[in-house]
Amino acid sequence: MKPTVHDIAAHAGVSLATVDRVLNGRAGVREVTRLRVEEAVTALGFVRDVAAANLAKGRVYTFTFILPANDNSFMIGLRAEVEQAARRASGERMAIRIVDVPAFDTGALVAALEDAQAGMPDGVAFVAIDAAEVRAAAENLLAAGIAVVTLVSDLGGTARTHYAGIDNIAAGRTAGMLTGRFLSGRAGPVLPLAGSLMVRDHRERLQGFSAVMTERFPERAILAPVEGRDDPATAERMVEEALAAHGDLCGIYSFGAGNRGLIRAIERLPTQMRPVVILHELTDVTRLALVADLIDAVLNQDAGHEVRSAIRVLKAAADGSKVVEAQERIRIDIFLKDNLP
Amino acid sequence: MKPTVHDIAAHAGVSLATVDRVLNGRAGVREVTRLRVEEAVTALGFVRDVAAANLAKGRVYTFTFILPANDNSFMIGLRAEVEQAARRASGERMAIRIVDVPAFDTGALVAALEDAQAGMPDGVAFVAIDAAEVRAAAENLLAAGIAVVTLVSDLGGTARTHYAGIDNIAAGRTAGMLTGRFLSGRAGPVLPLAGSLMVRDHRERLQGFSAVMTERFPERAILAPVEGRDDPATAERMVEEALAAHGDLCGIYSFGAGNRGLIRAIERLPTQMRPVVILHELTDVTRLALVADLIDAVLNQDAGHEVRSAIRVLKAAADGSKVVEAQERIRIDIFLKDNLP
DNA sequence: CTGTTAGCGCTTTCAA
DNA sequence: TTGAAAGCGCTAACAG
Repeated sequence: MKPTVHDIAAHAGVSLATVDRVLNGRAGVREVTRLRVEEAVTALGFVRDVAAANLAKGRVYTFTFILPANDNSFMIGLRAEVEQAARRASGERMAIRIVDVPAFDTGALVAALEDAQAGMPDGVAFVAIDAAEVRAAAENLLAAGIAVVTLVSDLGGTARTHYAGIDNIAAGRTAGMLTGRFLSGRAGPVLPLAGSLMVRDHRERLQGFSAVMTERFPERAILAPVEGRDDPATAERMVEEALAAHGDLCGIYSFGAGNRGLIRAIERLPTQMRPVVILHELTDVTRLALVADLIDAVLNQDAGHEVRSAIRVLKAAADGSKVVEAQERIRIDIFLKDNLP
Repeated sequence: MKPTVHDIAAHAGVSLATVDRVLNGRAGVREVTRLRVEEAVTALGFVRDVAAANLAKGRVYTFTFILPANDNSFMIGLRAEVEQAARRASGERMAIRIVDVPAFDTGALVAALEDAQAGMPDGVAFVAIDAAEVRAAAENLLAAGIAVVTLVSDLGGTARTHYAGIDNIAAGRTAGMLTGRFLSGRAGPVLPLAGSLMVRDHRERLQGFSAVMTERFPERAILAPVEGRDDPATAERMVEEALAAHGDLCGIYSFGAGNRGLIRAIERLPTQMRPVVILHELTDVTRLALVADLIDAVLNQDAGHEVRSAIRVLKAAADGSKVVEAQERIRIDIFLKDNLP
């Protein structure tokens, strides 16, 4: 039978309360007593029953998720994952509140963060905008003892407990490597298509992409990046213009949203003129395009994993426990048509 | 505040015991009473606190993991993950026993399964050998009400609750696609290097690889697969022989273990003669080779994820609850040197 | 500094 | 067929 606090108390010749104090590192225990208890713990191989502890604490973890009211597939999916997680979490003594804010609106985000802080939750997760005001608001949360997790998009500096998202520089590098290798033997320039170069993730992706192209494929021309504003129509126009200007355009790396437009433009091209296309986020549209050989690879971040990870990290932070590091690293999924989930 | 059994009891005008009987579908409750309770449950939106229930039941989930005493890096890592998970699990009312069996030994595996069954655990996870006797043993477990999860390597038929591992056909296809595309414009044959074609995973990987090569790159010659027996020295010799026989060998897909030997052989080749190499499992050796540009991509299955997933599935099966499907799909990770974790 | 005691939400005897 | 009461392993007042 597994030893319980009672066994420890008996073995150490102290009361339950004292055992509890030692176990939870609370003050008010003489050094000798503490040692006796700790000895008993190791002697009996005691492992605290977390479920029982939480039950006794009657503790309900409260977390606030702040999400941009963005209408692209990825954000819609992210929201759905948070909702689903919230439902399951309610059975595990966690209450998750979801707050919507207008997309790309620094002021609104800051207001939402302040608002969240007023409610004194155990933790806050949000899709960051990398601005000084946001950083300040995040630091306030931390100062108030509230765990802060950035989701999908990170904050510069260290004004957060954890970042649940992919390494965007690595993602850009990966895209560069795939583009370069898939194009071996084919001449022509490559177009980087951003959502907006104002957002940190997109800048980082471009940075990684450019770095690899320069290091590994120096002979390949990289066009100046254009911005599709995460909007299908704009993206489509940008691609059309690039194709018109460069008849030999042979590659596109799209690292923003609005890929429906890009795909429409590609679709109109005769097969043998189609560029190698690498883009981000697996959605209905990009999946179909991959299957139809309109695009060549999709780099993806798993929103479900990001949300679950954020919750685990917030919970661990709330009760000062540790997480399995490897489990919380968000992978850059590379999907070809052959390994689609 | 979340409603508890007390609230239900009060609302329905019955005692706790009766609520419990209804909640757990036990007999001995009049139909009218049952309905009153169920009504209260839905009216108050009651969700049973599983942790508290388990605490009261004093239930400890017992799971047995049967692992091959194999000395390759992957299996060593897998074992370490199980051990780590076992430690954490003991704090969550789960007791995980690890049993070692000689690798590739059907009889020993069957004996271990029977042995496990005798102990009547709640679930068993094991690295399957795809043989009729094993299938029969697994079916016995299921018949005894014990959940069965195959780990890393699956069993044909449906003699299991769940498979925690990658889709090996898809992995082979992915390797084929990468090989074909990375080689565009370069002539020469490609060598499939198996561990053993007796194991199902390896056969499936070869099958997927061959299929893609035939469909998409029909002009590319595929040599007859050779077996490295998961042994570095043998693999090295096989590669040497292939290189000697085919001076223009330009690609190798290695889908077994023992890659240290393969890498040694590659290392000796002048840079411009090196074939495109795709292999499985990220280990110290393969990681270094990737960084050093000796190989081109590593397909990987995350042992930690597989183990955690197996445990979640076993637990869910034990208490008849559902899992998050998407979370339990084991990904085929594609690692280039740019997205190494 | 240490111990006593009453729960947390649920299950489980044992009576009625 | 139903209910009262005692716990599961742990925590948290409140005394001492």
